Amino acid sequence: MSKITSAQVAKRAGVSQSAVSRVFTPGASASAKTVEKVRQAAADLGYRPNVLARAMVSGKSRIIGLVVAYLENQFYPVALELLSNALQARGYHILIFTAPNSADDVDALIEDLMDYQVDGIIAASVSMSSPLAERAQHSGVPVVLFNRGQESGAFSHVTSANRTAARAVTEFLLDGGHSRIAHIAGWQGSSTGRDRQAGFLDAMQARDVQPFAMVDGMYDRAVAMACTRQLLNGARPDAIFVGNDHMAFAVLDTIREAGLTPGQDISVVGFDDVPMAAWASYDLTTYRQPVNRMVEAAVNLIMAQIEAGEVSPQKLELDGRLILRGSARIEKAETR
Amino acid sequence: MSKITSAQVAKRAGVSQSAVSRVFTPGASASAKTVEKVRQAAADLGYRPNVLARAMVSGKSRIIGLVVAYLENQFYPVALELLSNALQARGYHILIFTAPNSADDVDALIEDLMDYQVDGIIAASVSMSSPLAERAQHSGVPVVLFNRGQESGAFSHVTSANRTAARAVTEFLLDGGHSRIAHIAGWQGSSTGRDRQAGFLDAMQARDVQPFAMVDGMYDRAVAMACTRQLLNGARPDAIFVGNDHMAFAVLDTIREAGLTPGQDISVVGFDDVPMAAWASYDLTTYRQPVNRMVEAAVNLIMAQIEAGEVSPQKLELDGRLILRGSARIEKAETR
DNA sequence: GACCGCCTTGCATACGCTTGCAAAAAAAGC
DNA sequence: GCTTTTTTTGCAAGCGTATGCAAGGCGGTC
Repeated sequence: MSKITSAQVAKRAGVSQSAVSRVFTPGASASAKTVEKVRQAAADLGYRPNVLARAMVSGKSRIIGLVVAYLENQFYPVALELLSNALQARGYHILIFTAPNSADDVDALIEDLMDYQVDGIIAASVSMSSPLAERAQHSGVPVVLFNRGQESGAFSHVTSANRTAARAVTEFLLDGGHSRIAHIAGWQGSSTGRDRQAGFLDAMQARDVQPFAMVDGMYDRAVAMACTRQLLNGARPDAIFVGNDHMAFAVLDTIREAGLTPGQDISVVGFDDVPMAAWASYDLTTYRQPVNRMVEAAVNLIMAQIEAGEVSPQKLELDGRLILRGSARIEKAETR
Repeated sequence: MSKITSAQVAKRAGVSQSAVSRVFTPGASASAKTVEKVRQAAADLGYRPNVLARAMVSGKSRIIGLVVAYLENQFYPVALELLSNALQARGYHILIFTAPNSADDVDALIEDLMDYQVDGIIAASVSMSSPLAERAQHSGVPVVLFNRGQESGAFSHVTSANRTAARAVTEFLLDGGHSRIAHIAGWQGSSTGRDRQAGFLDAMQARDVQPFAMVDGMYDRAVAMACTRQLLNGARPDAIFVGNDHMAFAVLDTIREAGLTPGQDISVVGFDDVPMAAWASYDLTTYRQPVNRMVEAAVNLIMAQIEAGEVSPQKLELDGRLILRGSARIEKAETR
C-alpha cells in the first residue's frame, strides 16, 4: 500500500536523505558505517529506489524501446528473448511496442515511445520514415535497426550479409544440378527482401541462367502458399528459394499437399534457420542467420551510442552459413 | 538533442506552465483560445509530455510489467502480441521481463520490476512465491496470472477450464475407440500441467480404464521426444494425449521418425491450438484455448484492479473447444 | 450598473530522487 | 598538536509535470 521513500529510510537510519541516495548510487562515496546503517534501515522498511524518479533527474531511464512485428515468425520471439536477456544483464529493460502495418501508425507509435524517455530504440523488422528519423535524431535517442537495413545513413543497423548469403544459397542450388529455380522473395518493401532477391539474381546472372519465376511472398504464409500453388501449376520449378523460413514452411506444406516430396521432386531452401527448421516434419535446408551474434552486436551498438553519446552510425552485416538438411537435393559430389 | 518542456511551450504561447499541463491533461479546464495557442506552440516546438515526470506526480506509470517464459512455445508470442495490442489501445505499455528458471530469480526479477513503479503485473506461465505475493500485495500492485493458476487466494488469474477440457479430450479419445491411452503431461510443477493431468484421470476413471502410461513432459521438446520413444518401445499405446501443442509437435515428429503414421497408427491430441497446429505438416487435433478471450479477460481484470484499487481477486476459467484435425482417429459414427 | 456565480488562469508546492557545493569530520603529514 | 589533504555528509536546488487554492475574467440577472 505504502511506497517507501528514501526520506523515510534516512530518518530511520538517522542520516540525511542524500546519504541514502548515495548508498544506492554505485560509485558514490559513503563511509562503511553509514552504508551499514542505511542498508539495515532499507531492509527493515523494504525500501527500493524509485527508478522513475531516478530517471527524471538523471535523464536516463534504463528503458529500451523495442518495436517489433511479425511475431508469428519464430525468428522474432527468439530474438526478443535474447535481446531481453542481454539487456537485463546490463540493467536495462524492454518496453514493447507492437508495430502496426501502416507507416503512419509506426510514426505515431514512435512518438508514443519517446514519451517514455527511452534511452534507445531497437526496431526489429520495421523500417522508419524519414521525418521520424529526424525526430529521433533530434531528440538524441539512439536507434538501431535489427534485421532490416536503411540506406539513408541516419541509423545503425545490424543484419546478415543478406545479398552474399542469398547468392551462396542460389549457387548451392545451381551446384546441386537444379536448373529451374524459382524465388519466392521476402517482402520487397523491406531491405532484407530486396537484398536477398538481389543476391539470387546475382548468382543466376553469373551462371547465365534465367530465373524460373520470381514473386513477392510478402513474408506472409497465405501469400506464400498461393504463390507456390501457382508455381506447381503446369511446368514446375525444380527448386524454390524462399525469402525466409516462415514462408518456406508454407511452401513445404503446399508441396506436400500437391502430393510431391520436398527434397526429391522439388528442392526448397529457406532463410533464418529458426528452431522449427530443424524439426523432423520440416527438415528445412536453410541459411542460418547468426541471431546470437546479431543480438550481441545490436546491444553493443546501442550501449555504445547511449554511453558515448554521439557515435557515427554503424552498418553491421554478419555472416551466417548454409545448414544442409533434407529439403533440398545436394550436389552429387558432395553426397557423403 | 534538446528536450522540450512544458515551460518552454508556456513561454512561447504566452501562458503559464500549468495552462500547458491542463491542455494536455484530459478532463482539465482550458478555454478554447488557450488550447489553440498552446497546441500551436507545442506543435512548433515538437513538444510531448514527459510520461515519466507525469508518472512521478500522478503515481501512475501506465506501464504493465509482463513476466514471460517459454517463448519458444508459440502460444506465448501470440498472447504477447495480443496483450500488447490490447494494452496499447488503453494507453498502457508492456515492460518485458523474461523469466529465468529458478524461483529465487523470479523473485529478484519482480523486485526489479516493481522498481519501475509498474501499475500492474501480468505473469504468463510463471508461478509466484508467497513472499513475493506479500510484497506485491503490500505495494498495492495488482497481479494477474495468465495461463497459470494459483491456489492461494492472493492473485487473480485467468486460465482455460483445464481440468474439464482435458477430461473432454480424453473422452473424445475413448469415444474414438482407443483403449491404450498414454498421457505426456505438462510440467507437474505448473497448475496447468496438474489440472490437465487430473482431467485425464477423471475421464479414465469414469470409464474405468487404466492409463497406458503417464509421464511428465516438462513442457520441453526434448523431454517429450524421449518420452515418446520410450512409449513406442515394445507394446505401443494407440493414443497419446499431450499436455500442450509444443510437445505434441515433438511427439508427432518422433512417431513419424519411427515409421508410424499419426492419426492412423497412433492418435495424438494436443492442447492450445497454436497457429502451427493447423499447418498441414502437423494437422494436429487439439483443444483450443480461447486466447483472445483470455487476453481480454486478463486486461479487463488488471484494468479494473488498477482503477478501482482494492478488488477481490478473481479466478477466471474460460471454455475452449476441441478442434478436430487429422492427427487423431475419430469415432466411427462421427465420421461424416 | 451593481451583484452573483462559474469558468479560467497563474502561483506555488509536491512527487522521489541525484548532485554540486561547502561545511564538517577524519586521515595524513610534519 | 597543528596544519593540510582527503573523505564524508548535509543542504538545497533542481528534473518535468500535476493540482489545490485564490485571484481574475466573464456573462447573466435584476
